[in-house]
Amino acid sequence: MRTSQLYAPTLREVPAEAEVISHKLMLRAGMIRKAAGGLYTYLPLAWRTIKKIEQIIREEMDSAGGQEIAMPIVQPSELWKETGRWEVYGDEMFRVNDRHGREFCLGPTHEEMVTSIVRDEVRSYKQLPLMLYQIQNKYRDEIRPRFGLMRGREFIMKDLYSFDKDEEGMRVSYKKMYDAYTNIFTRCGLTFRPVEADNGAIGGGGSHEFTVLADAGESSIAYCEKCDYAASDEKAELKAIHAVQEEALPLEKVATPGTKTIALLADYLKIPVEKTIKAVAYQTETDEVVLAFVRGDHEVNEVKVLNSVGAIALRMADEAAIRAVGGEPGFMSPVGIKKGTKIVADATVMEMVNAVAGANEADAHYKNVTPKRDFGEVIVTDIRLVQEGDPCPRCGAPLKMTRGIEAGQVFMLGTKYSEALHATFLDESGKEKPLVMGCYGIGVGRTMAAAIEQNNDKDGIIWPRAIAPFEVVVVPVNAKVPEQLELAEKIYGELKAAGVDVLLDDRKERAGVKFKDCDLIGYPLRITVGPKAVEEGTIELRVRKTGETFNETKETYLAKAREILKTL
RNA sequence: CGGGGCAUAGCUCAAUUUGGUAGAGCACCUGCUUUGGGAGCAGGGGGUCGCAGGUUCAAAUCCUGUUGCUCCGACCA
Repeated sequence: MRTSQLYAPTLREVPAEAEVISHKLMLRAGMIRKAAGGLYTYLPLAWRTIKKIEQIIREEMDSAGGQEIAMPIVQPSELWKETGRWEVYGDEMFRVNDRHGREFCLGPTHEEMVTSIVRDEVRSYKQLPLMLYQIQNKYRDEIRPRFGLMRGREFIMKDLYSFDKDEEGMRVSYKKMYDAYTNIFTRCGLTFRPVEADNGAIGGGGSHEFTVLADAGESSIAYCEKCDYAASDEKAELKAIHAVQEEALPLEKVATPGTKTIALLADYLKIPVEKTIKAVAYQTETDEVVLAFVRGDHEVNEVKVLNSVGAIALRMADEAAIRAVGGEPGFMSPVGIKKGTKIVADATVMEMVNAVAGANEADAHYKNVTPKRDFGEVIVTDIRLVQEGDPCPRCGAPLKMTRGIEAGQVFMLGTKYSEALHATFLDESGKEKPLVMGCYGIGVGRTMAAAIEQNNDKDGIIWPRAIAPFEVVVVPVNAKVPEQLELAEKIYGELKAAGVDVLLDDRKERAGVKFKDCDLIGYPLRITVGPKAVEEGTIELRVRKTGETFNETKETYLAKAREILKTL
C-alpha cells in the first residue's frame, strides 16, 4: 500500500467532540469518523487493525474448538419474548417493525438466536460439547454513548456460546475460553488482568472480566498484591469487620437538627464516622422499597444489594415511598420501620455496638444502636463497595484499586436460556436435559480503543506490532528526488516480498509532515530513505516506541528490521 | 430522564452582550521559492451563521419552538 492511495485524512487539530485519548487519536489519525452519536465509520487504517484483532481472535477461538457462524442482526421478537428479555431489555433495545407491522430488534446480543439454532438440531449428548461463535455488529441504544468506540450504540463484538451436557463440561469449556482470552489479549500486546466479576443481568453463576488497565477505563477493579485475588469493584467480596466489643447501652433518642448527611451528623455529635450507620433507600422494578445499611464510612454496592434481594433493577427511592414504609429521608434506620419492608444490612453493620442511626423522624437519631439487638428481621450479607486498603477476602492483605477497560467477559450461564427456550438433549440414560451453556464476549472496537489508551505519547499512537495497521512504513524524505523514491520503492518491494506488512509513504510532502503523520498514526517501525541513503547507502530504522534509530545498509536493513519487529 | 454548555468555512474558533452586507488560523486550489520534524511569498475557491417561526426598515446577533452534539448524574449483559 502507498500513502498516496490511502484514505487516511489526518487532522492537525483535535475535534471538539473527543474527550478521551483513544477517541482523539483515532479521529486525528484518520481512523474513524462519526455518523451520529455512538455510530462510527471505520476508515482503512482502523479497519486494518480491526481485522488483525479479529484474526487473532479467530485463530484462538478455532484452536479452542470454536466454529464461526454468522447470525442475523435483525431478529424476530418472538424469541426474545420466550426468554422474557423483550421486556427486560427496555429502551436499550433498538426495535424495528417490518412492512407487516411485525416486531424485530437489532440484536444487542445473541443468546436467544444461537440457542434457537442449537435446540432445533442438537438431540443427543453425542453432539456435545459444541462451541459456536460470531464476530458481528451488535446494537444497544445506550442512554449515553461516549468515548468514541469505547461505548457506542453499534459495535463489533465476538461472542462465543458453549453448549455442554453438564456443569462439569461447561467448566471445561469455560476454562478453554479463559485461556484463549488470555492468549488473545497477550497476543494483542495489551497489559490486562482477568478479574472475578458479577454476572449482571445476563444471569448464571461465575464470570470473569478481562480488564485492560488504563486510567480512562470505566470499570474499577480491586486486586491483591500478595495473593492473586482480583475482582471488579462490583464483585469484590468483603468480610465483616469486627468492632471493638463494648457493653451495649440502652437505646437513646437525641436531637440532631439538620444532620442529613453522615459528615454533618458525626461532626454535630463529635463522634467518628465509623460509629454511624448510613442508610440508602432503593426501589425495585416493581416499586418495592429496599433499605440498605452500611457503616458510615462505607459505600453501598448496589449490585450486591440487587443480588441479595433477587431484583432485576434498582433505582433511588423517592421520598413518598420512603415515608410510606415509615422512614424519614436523611434520618433512617431499621428501628421502627414498617414490618415486612425489605431491609439489607451489611455484615459489618451487624458487628457494631452503640452506634448512631436515624430515628425515622426529622432531626433525630438514636444513640447506642446495637444492630444485633435492635434491627429485628433483616437480610445480613456483604453489600459494601470495596475501597482501597480493604482486606483481601483470601489473604487479608490490603487491596489495591486500579481502573481499566472491560475488553472481554466470560460467563457461566448454566441452563437459564436453554430452559426458557426448551433447548434440550438426551443424555446417556435417555433422559431429557437442558443444555448447559456459557457465553464469552470480546468488544473488538473496544479492544482497539483500549490498545490506544495504553500505548500512546504526545505525538500519537504507538501500536503493538500485532495489531498495527501496518508494521513498517518506508519514508523517502523527498519523494520528488527520483533516486530517493526509487530506492524507497526497492526497499518497499523487498520488505513486501519478505512478508512484512509495509506501507510506502510516497507522498510529495515535506519530510516534517510525513514524520508527524507517521508518529501520529503510530507505525511501529519507520525506515527513512534520505540523501544519506542515496549517497552513502545508509538506511535509517527508527523505532516509534523508543525513538531509537539504527543505521543499516542495503544488505543488513532487512534482517535488522525483522529482529526489531520481533520485539515490538 | 434530570442538570449545565454548545451549534458560524473541512478543522479549531472570533463576531452575538450593544441588530446594520460574516472574519482569523489551519486545511484546500494555482504559481514561484524551499525540501530530515506539521515551510515562505503572492494569488484564489469555499459559509442560506443547525432548522422552523416571530419581532424589526434591517437578525448570526433579540424572542419562541425544534433538532443535533457535548459534559455531569442516573444507567451499562
